[in-house]
Amino acid sequence: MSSNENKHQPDTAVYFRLFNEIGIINQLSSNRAERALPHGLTMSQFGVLNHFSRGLPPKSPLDLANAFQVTKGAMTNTLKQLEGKGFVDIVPHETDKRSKIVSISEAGRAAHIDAQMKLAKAFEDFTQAFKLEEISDQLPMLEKIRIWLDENRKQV
Amino acid sequence: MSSNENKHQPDTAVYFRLFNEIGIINQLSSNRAERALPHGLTMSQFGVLNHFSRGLPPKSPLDLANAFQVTKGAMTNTLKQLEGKGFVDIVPHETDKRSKIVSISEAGRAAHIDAQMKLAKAFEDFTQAFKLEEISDQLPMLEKIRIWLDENRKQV
DNA sequence: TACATTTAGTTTAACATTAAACTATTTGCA
DNA sequence: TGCAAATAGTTTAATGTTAAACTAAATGTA
Repeated sequence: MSSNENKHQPDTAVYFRLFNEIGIINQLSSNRAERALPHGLTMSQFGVLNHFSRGLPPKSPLDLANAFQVTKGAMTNTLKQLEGKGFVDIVPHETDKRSKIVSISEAGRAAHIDAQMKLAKAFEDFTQAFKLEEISDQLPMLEKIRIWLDENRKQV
Repeated sequence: MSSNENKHQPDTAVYFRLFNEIGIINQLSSNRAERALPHGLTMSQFGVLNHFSRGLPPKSPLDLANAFQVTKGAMTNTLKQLEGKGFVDIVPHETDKRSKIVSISEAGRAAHIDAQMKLAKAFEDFTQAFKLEEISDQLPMLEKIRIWLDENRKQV
């Protein structure tokens, strides 16, 4: 009797395996990336630099927290590190005195380029092992899953 | 000029996007799962119970640490919690006095069944939103990536 | 307008994880 | 056999994260 014989409730094993594989890939890839990052950057910090380097406009800390799916407290910490390194500028919002505006600095742009180069080198063997197409083939479905999980979050 | 025009070095953006999507999916799915787990179980603890519930034989803490890609210290902590809850039995290795053998207890099996039920309920909407096939289609490639990253880890 | 509610950001305590130092054994080899 | 090196597990300090409490400012509504 297969574990999927009773169709009344779906076989959860396949779904669990998805999240399990993703969890391990995340752990292994993050670990590899963090070792390669320069200037003591964490993945979170690199993420913020990366965000702005794509030409996206300045944003508030709360916007960034939402964009990266972390709590406001975590973003406060990440931005404090980046500001300490001189990689972002944080100025008060013009009209809303509760709020702030974060943008990337020139030093931040330089650090991002450096980091991107080091990451590319750290994953050179990966890019040789996996063709661009087999990776890009995965993206639409992963994006669909990510968007669904984001839009269907419970509370917070 | 597309960012991929210079073929001398591969366009890293696609690879970065893969890891980025995976990172966010991991964060969102872990968060959702941990809220649902009973008995104050963390995902790590559930992982260990899940491992043994699949009928896998007793293993040493180090084997488990390797299986889950965490440090020995992290596994010491996870096992201490599980032992405190009475969900695993930890006995000294018969011949090697440095080592221990971990197995799941009856209470652990019951807790695992309970946890699995609660998880299934917490992801019921997900399983309705995504057909079994579109998820299982993703698994071979993810598994291939996971195995590659595992086998090509740098040091540790 | 007054005041309760909401919102932006910070701070705090708790906790899981890592890297590294440490203890206790076992292994290997001269 | 004896001793250096390797191995299993624990402990420690540091760090990044969350949830929740908190401060300050903005919003909305009676």
